[in-house]
Amino acid sequence: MPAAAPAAAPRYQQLAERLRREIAAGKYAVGAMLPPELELSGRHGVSRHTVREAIRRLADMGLITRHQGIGTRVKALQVEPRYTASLTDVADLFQYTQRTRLKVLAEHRVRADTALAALLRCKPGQRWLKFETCRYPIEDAPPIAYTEIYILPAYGRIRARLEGGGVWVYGLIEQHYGERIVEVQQEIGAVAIPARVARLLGAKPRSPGLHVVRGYFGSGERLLSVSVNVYPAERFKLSTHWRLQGR
Amino acid sequence: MPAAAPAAAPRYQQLAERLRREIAAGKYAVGAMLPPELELSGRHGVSRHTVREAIRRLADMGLITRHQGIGTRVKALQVEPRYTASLTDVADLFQYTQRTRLKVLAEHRVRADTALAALLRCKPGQRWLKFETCRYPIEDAPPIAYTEIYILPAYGRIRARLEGGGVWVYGLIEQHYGERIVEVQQEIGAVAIPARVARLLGAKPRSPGLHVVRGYFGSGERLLSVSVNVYPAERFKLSTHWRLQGR
DNA sequence: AAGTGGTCTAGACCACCGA
DNA sequence: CGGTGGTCTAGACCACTTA
Repeated sequence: MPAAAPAAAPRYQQLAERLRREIAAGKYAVGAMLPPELELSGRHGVSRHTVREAIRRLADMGLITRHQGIGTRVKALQVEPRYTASLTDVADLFQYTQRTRLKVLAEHRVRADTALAALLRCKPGQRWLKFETCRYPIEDAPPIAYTEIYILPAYGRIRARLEGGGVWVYGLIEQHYGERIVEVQQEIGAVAIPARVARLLGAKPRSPGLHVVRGYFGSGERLLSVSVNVYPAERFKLSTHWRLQGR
Repeated sequence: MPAAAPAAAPRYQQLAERLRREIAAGKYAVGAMLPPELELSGRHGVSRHTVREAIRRLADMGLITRHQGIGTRVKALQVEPRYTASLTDVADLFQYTQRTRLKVLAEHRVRADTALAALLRCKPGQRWLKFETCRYPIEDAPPIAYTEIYILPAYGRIRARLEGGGVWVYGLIEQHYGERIVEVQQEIGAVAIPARVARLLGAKPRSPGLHVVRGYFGSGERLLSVSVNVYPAERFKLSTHWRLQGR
């Protein structure tokens, strides 16, 4: 069978592309009116429906605005795309398909030295409660992640609730202190898993892992908690879905 | 003058609202099919065009997906994003602080076998143009990333424009074919950089790297291009900022 | 082959705007 | 009032998927 001829683009798409080019080329200035639908219909030999479909595309792109009784006005010469990703809940950041439980291995009071302050994006000298933890699937299985959790000493009461199933630090802070997590800053890198962590995870020392640092901010951009996570490469992937705004 | 009688909402809007409510109420489960357009047309006594206008609204809300030859499937019961992250341009996904240039090392026509189809989230047998490339900072320096770019053969013309500064594949497709990148699916993992890639990158074999697979979708959820990236750990980090909606 | 959504036409009436 | 975009109908054929 011969290769299928490349299907022609639909007419509304051809028209939309043509108009887009004309706008970009300056044929219509910003604020100028596009020809009326009936005129475009006649000029390009397509039905008004097809014209509207084309014009709808341009409107979706944010190039034009339409007003009943007035006409179609050029809003921008080219598109400035804006993509968004959304989460229903911060827990989605973790994307664990199953419920997990946390095990606390150690607990310290620390003061941030220069290196830690850089990692946590806080000021040197800042005091933190630090927990070294592993996160396990509910059933018996090797841990998914090694996590260092830093919280403000003021929130120390949540220590008692930390271990167990389906628990998230940010959730505890929200529940017990009425603080709202307003922002989450996430930084993702790769790392060769250090020997000590590899031992805890049951992974090969120096094998690759995902290194994810998350900062949780309350209102007023106040940093409430930071978690530093190491995920063995084969046990975890992060996926994000970006979508053009307005769809 | 008496208050004008509240104009009845357009029929497509009434129908869209009715369907939205039925979905939210659980009449159609996630993954279930909505009735075909003709059935809705008859059942509600409106033309198919009106049905399509209503269904388009639901699709714009992200509640359903439509597929030619298959039908309309419920994707979500309601829309309620809490945290969002936004980008003004897909290029932000890459977060290169400096302009970069792409160098094409090799070019192949490939058919997806099972493994590749899984990686690219496409069907086995699908044909692709594959480019093996490295991305460099503008100034002389080792590459930031090794990237395999897959594009639909129909977009082969962009090959000539691929190399050079500040070039992004998705941008070329948008410019040359009038396609809009509507969605980007991104999957991040860690990997031990294979010897061959390490050689190209000037990195140590088996050293850790970020492994990022991005799928670019046009309208109608059509997969237009896929890139598979390997970033040496010490040369690249991804950061994302999530913010509670309404800020 | 049957059934789905995708595209397209020709025509109609309405709501809104500005002169 | 005339002209604009907004809504709507009836019907047609196409492209795609599944069986």
